[in-house]
Amino acid sequence: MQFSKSTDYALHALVHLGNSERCNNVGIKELAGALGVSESYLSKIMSKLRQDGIVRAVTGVNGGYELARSADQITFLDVIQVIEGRQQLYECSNTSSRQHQFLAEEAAVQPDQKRLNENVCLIEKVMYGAEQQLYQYLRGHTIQSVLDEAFKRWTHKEDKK
Amino acid sequence: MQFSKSTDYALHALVHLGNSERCNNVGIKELAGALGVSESYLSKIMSKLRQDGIVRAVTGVNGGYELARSADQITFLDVIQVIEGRQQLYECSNTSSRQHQFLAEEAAVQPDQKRLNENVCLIEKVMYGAEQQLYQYLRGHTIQSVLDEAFKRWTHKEDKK
DNA sequence: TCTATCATGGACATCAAAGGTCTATAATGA
DNA sequence: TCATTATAGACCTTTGATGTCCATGATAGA
Ligand code: SF4
Ligand code: SF4
Repeated sequence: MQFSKSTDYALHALVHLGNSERCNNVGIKELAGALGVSESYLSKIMSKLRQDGIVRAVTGVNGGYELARSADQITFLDVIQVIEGRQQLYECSNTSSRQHQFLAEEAAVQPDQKRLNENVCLIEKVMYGAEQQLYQYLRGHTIQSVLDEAFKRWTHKEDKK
Repeated sequence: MQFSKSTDYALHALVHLGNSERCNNVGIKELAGALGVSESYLSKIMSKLRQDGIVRAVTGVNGGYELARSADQITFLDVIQVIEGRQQLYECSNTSSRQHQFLAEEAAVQPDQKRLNENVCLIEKVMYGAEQQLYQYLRGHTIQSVLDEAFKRWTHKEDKK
């Protein structure tokens, strides 16, 4: 139960892109250099981010990557879901066990009445709630917010000089 | 980024224990039967729960498991942390990259002034916040709350007969 | 005391996913 | 045309989850 390194790399790469957006097209070489990871692997990740419309890429001379939308439109949740996938945080197995009969079965009697979403057991409901709680938080933080903080510190440091 | 099946099994097992606590000592055979999983594997999980003081176990004839404390003292977070471990949801690698210099380094200048906890970068801070958010929610739900809901449904079903 | 019952721990085996490398291909500007 | 750059796929290694099996030890009851 941990975020993958790929997610780590993706977040760092996006921050880098957001920071050097003045011009555009940051090459994989510069990107990999700044993060200290291999170009090979990072390109895989960038490719994924492109397919999901987080970044744009142009091939050829002077090509590279840039953010596909402004940094404050890219949430942590966006990035994480692209890399980690969109499966549920918890998916229950053994829905045919006696346990399940006891905790969740009830919907089987009236299959037409309202969707059976309401009839899941509490275990599932709690785990689903946890997921929503997490997602809500991650939706509230963007790449831009990281940049803002970094910039604030930077100027603060300059002031002290 | 998903909870393991072991966590699934552990939660279900604890609900079962909480439900048949009237007497005590539920054997691994009954437990595995109710959940529909192998005794071999489940016993591994139960052993872990015992080592962390969630359940008690007695060997020998008529032995088995029982909850080590009342069901409302066992939170979802307790269970998850026993099974999934207690590592951080996010641990950043490459703290020697240029990225890191830009985002987080600042503490190096005054290593004696206040602990450097406050000096982590925003990426880390956001991810840590997400973890706390998740944990807070999971702390608020216990095995007992699942039992309560199941019991409520049960009586409601009886009423309708 | 003997025995059937029960949990425990360790040694495996299996398998899927993460993490990572390499290369051929296609696009593009100079 | 040519050097540059991203892309997609094949491939490899390592790690962790999942699962089985067995030898050991504890215990209650006969
Ligand atoms: S979590 Fe609830 S719904 Fe899912 S298998 Fe277990 S009892 Fe059934
Ligand atoms: S997340 Fe922040 S503190 Fe961690 S390595 Fe990246 S820049 Fe440094």
